[in-house]
Amino acid sequence: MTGIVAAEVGAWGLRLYFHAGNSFRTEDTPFTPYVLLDNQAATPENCSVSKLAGNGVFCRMASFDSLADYESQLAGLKKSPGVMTVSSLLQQALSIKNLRLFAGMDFSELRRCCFTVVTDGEVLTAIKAADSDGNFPEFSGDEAGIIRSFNGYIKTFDPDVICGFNCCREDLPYLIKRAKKCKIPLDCGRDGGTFSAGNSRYTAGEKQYSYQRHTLQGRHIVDLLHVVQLYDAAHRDIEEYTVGHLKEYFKISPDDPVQILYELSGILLPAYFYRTRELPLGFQDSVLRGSGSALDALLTAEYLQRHLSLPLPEAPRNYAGALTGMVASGVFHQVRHCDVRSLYPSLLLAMQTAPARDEAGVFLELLAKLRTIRLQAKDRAKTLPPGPEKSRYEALQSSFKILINSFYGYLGFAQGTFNDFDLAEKITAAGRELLEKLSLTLHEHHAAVIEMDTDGIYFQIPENSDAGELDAALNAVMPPGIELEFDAQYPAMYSFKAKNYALLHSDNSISLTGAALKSRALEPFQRKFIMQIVSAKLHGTLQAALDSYEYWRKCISEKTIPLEYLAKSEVLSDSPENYKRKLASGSGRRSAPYELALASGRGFRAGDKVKFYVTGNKAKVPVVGNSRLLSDAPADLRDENTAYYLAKLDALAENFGIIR
DNA sequence: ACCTGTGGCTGATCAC
DNA sequence: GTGATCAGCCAC
Repeated sequence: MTGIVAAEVGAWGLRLYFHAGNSFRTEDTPFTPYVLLDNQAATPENCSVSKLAGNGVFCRMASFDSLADYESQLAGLKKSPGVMTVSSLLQQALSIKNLRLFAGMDFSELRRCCFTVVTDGEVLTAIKAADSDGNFPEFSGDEAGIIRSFNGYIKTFDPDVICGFNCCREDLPYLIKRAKKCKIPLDCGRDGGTFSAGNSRYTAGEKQYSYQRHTLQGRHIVDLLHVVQLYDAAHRDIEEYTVGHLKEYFKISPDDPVQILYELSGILLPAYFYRTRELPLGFQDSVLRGSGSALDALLTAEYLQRHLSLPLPEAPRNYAGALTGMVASGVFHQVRHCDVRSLYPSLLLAMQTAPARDEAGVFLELLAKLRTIRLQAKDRAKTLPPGPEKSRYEALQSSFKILINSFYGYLGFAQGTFNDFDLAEKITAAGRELLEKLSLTLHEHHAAVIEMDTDGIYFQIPENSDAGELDAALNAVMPPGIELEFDAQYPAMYSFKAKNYALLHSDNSISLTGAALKSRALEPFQRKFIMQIVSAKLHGTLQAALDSYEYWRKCISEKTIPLEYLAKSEVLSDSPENYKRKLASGSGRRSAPYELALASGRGFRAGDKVKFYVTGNKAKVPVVGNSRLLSDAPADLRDENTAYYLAKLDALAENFGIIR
C-alpha cells in the first residue's frame, strides 16, 4: 500500500491517512496490540494466542481483544518474565501488517510547514510560518486571535509534518500554555485532537538529550534542533546551534528565520524521509531512533510479519575492534592513501555469515537488498544533472549508507535481538588481517607506511618506483568482492599520533584529523596555535611556528589576548541537578562546568554549552573553584590565570616539538 | 525510556 | 607527586 502519510493506532484499529486533494482521507484496518510470550509465560487475559514458527524463545503471540485490554495489562506484562513487548504501537502495527509510511512517495509530496513563535516575554505577539505550498503566513494582533488563526491555518494547510527549531522546549510548550490561558483549543490534529507531550530521551553521538516529545494526531512533529544535533554528531563542525549560524553553515539565502527553517528542513529531512519508507516507524521515531534500534525494528518486523518466533539478545561482552596505529611520525611529502571500500559491510556480504540466531536469514538478505538499492540510487544520481532529482537520489543513497554501515555495529549491540558477538569479532578480525596484508605488501614494495586505521593506509612510495605495479600488488591481496580505492595524493602530511594527522591538499588547503588537533574541547587559542604549527610543519617554515609561539606568549602575558580565546566550551551531557545528585551519592566527580552552571542559577540543562575560563594565579590550580563563566567576566578587570595559560601554551609547544 | 561498535588522545579529578 | 580512572571528543 502506498501513499500513507501518517498512521495512528486507537480503539478503531490502525487508521491510515492519505492525501486527497486539498484535504486528507482515512482508511481504518483492524488492529489490536500484541505481546510475545515464551513457553513458560502466563497467558494474559482477553487475548488470543497463536503459535510462531521456528526455535526462537518468544514462540507465542498474544493478540489482545482490544486496545483497552492491552493497556490495562501492559504495566504488569512489562514486569512479568517471558514476555516481550514492543513499546511503540505504531511499530507493532506497521511491522505485522508490513506497511511503511511514505511508501512510494517522493519527498516533494510531503506537506510540510515550519513555524516560529514570537513573544514579548509574557504574551504571544506573533506566529510566523512557511510551508511547502509556498505560503509565508504571519499571524499577529491580539493573542487569542493569533492562536485561533494559527490553529485554523494548520487545519486548512493540513501539513503531514510540522517543524520548529527548539520547538519541543520552547515554541510548543509556550504555545500550548498560552492557548490554555486563552481557553482556545488547539484542535489541529487530523481528527480534531490536540497536542500531547511527554518526557523522552534521544542520543546524538555520545550525548544523551532529554526532550519533551510532542505529538499531534495524524501529523508528525520534528524539532530541527534535534536533527541539527544528529547531523553535527556525524560532521562535528557546526559551531553554534543557532538559526543565524545554520543559515551561514548551510548557505541558506533567505534572511527571515522561519524561511531559513523551511530551507533547513528541505536540506536535512529528505534522508530521514527515505529512511522512514523502509522502517516500521513513525517519522519522528525514524529521526530520533539510533541506528541499532532502527535496524532491530527492521529485522524483527520481518520476523513478525512472517509469524516467526524471536530470540532473546545475547549477553554483551567485550571484543577486539579494528587495527590502528601510527607507524611513523613527522612530516612526509608526496603521501598516498588507499582504503577498502565499505570494509565491514563488504566483509559481511563476502563471508556470507549470518548472525547465529537469525534462522530466517533476514540479516544478510536485507543487507544485500539495501546495498543494491543504494548502489542503484548512487549510479542514478551520478547520471543526473544538478537539480532536485539528483539531490533526491543523493539523499536516498546517503540515508541507506548509514543504515548499511550500522549492520556491523548491530552485531555488537547489547539490545539487538539478533546480536552476535562472535560474528562481530570475526568481522573485525578479518578487517585487521586485511589491513595487515596491505601493510605487508607495501613493505615488500619498499613503500613506507605512515599511518593506518581500520580500513585505510597512508604511505609513501620510493622515488622512481612504478605506482601502477604497486597498486596491482595491493589489489591482488583483496579477497573477491572486496575493492580497494586509491584517492588523492597529498603534497605533504604531518603525522602526529594515532588517529591524529594533518594533510596538505594539492589545492593548498589543510585538513586536520583527530581529537588532539581539532577537538572543540580545546581552548580557541590552542586550536589557532595548532593550526599555525601544522601549517608551518607542512610548508617547512618552522621559524613561523616559533614566531607564533612568541606571539601567543606575549598576548597571554600582557593579557591582550581576547578572553574568549582562553575559554573552554563544554556541552553538559547531564543536567546540573543530576550531576549534583550523583556527586551527593558518592558516584561522579567534581567538574568545573557543572559547578559553574549550578552556581549561576541560570537554569542550564543537559545539552547546553558552558563557556568558562580558569582564574587564580598559580599554574597548577584545581579548576573547580578557580574558574568563571565567560559571560560573568568582569568588564574592566582581567582576572584570568596567566600562569596557567602560559603553562598550557608551553606544554602544547613541547608536545609538538616547537620548543625544548 | 532510551541506547550501533571499538580504539585513541587529552586534560581533569581523586585515591594513594 | 603519581598513577588510575573518567569524561569529552574524535576516527573509522
